[in-house]
Amino acid sequence: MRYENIILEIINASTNHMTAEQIFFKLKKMYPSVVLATIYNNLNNLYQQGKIRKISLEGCPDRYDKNTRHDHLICSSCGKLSDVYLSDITAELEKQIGFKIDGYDLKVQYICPECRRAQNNNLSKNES
Amino acid sequence: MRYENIILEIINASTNHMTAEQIFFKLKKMYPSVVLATIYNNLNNLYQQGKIRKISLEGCPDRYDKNTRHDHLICSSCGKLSDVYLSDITAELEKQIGFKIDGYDLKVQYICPECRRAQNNNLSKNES
DNA sequence: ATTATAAATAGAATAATTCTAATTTGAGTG
DNA sequence: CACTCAAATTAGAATTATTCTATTTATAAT
Repeated sequence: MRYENIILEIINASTNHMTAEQIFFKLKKMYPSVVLATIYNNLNNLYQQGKIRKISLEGCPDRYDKNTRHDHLICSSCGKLSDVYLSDITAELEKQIGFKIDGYDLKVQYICPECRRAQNNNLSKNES
Repeated sequence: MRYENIILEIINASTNHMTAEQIFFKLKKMYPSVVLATIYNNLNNLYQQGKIRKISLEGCPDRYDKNTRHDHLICSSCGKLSDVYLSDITAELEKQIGFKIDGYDLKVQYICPECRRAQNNNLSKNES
């Protein structure tokens, strides 16, 4: 896989969570002949090798993410996705489930500061 | 929404996690004129009202689930999804994040007993 | 240099979901 | 009861993400 390492680097370097298409546009700048299907092939390989994570969210294309231990915050209002580093609960989960587990995926829903501010502004407007 | 309550009952009554299409076939038996788009309309409404949960998994259609506090186990080998009732970590998450959260979604990857057994059988075959 | 293998390309195909327009339903009103 | 209006349903087209297939290209091995 000629592009595998470059794609992996793009994902690891990025702080946001890119779709296949975003990665495609980035790669296309360096290798104009590259095609979206190739990105999907490479992403699937990387994912199966456990080198990247795949985040599936409702109503939008899958996003690809570096495979370091971290969790995700999702704003219930604007949908923005961001990383958060919470303590590892693997041991606790294994204790409760009674089985060895391979990993877990934790998405926390909240209202991000910007949306919270916007909501408060609207509230005060309505109240006045 | 004429079908909303029936769809909600179907989801709440079901122990597995149904796709829109599965719900559609079930409803079609009672109301033969019903159409898949109607199911999607109703499911989106129910979801926005917070009456049901939506589970998005890579490579398969979204699944709809009752909205009671519970978590999910996914077999990394066969993909089977099942419910698991783990202790609520909301308070702990809020403490770590430092914000009020609206909820969370925890998916635990493991190898289900059947797949584990199958793997062990293959292993012993290869070893013999 | 030749062959074999694997990966990339192009573009069609598929599958899930949403959208649009037309129709039906049901509630409320005169 | 007939009429009107709004909302929900239907039908089917459209969209979008992703996969698949066949062909071409690149890479590695002989």
